[in-house]
Amino acid sequence: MTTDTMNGTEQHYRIGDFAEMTGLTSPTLRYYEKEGLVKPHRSENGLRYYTDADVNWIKFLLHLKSTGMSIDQLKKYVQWRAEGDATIPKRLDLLKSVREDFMKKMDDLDHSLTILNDKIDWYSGKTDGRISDSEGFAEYLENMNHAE
Amino acid sequence: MTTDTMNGTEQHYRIGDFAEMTGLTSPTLRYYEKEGLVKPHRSENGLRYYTDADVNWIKFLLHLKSTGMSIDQLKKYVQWRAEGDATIPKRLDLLKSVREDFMKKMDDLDHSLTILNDKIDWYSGKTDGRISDSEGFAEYLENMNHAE
DNA sequence: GTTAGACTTTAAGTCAACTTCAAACAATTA
DNA sequence: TAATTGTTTGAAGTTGACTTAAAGTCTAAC
Repeated sequence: MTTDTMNGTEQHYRIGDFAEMTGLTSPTLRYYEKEGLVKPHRSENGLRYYTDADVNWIKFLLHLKSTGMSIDQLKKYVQWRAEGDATIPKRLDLLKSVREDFMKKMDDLDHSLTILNDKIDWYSGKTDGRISDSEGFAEYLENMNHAE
Repeated sequence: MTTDTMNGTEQHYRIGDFAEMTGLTSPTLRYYEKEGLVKPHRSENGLRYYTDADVNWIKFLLHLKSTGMSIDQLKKYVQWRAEGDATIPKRLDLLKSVREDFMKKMDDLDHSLTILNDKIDWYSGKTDGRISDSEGFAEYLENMNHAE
């Protein structure tokens, strides 16, 4: 039972409010619309309005975007979505491959964090004398078994 | 005891080889040099050459870069590095703040991965009938206690 | 009813981080 | 020695993702 079926009202959000709700700006939303990523409705007088479904969609889209998907890749997903349930397998495959790539990227980021931590430790060791003046960072990494 | 002290030879790498070693391109290396991120040496005839120390530096720089640091921010770090050990505290502070920001960003990425996983599960559930036709993704997330 | 602020459009501008180009010089290979 | 490949420079071009501008229309508050 959704809010809709409960009271028959559907919230309409104008672009400014919707922008605030999603953390985007109005120009960005018009840009996304031009790129086909979101399709707001129009009131009689020509003003855009967005609904709660659009809020959910944009939130999910922003998650996809933060995995590294480009506007062009998102566009493909949106097109499939518009074609209906028949494209669910395609969408599923796309999301799985996005996940694959994303997890690899996160592994790299984890490694970068390790190196960053090591460098901070190494500097700290230099500062408090825990690490000898002559020990370079490369050797330090090697001793920690942290390649690169 | 370093390789240097062991045999007195120091490897010299020309820009193409160095590019391959670091995963960058020659133009990118020239661009980084112009921005002050790396200072190769020059042989008598004017050709750039890089050393193992430069390899280590670029590798570290790329880790910093993948935490989200911009060329401009890296430039600041490089300047401090050139000023000698007196700036170690500054560099340490900078790296710690970079780490702070980076860890927050990784938390966000973790969350995006969660949502992506949920969406994949949801689609899979739709496909194999495990999730009812009428259950939307937003409700599914709510049931999983995964906000947004 | 007037006015400030939000909205509409199309088009041009911005930004970071490269990438490509052109023309001349250096090094390697046949 | 000739040809090919690599390097040099400065400057211009590219890309993705917005952002800003300009000029007009709509809405809400007073």
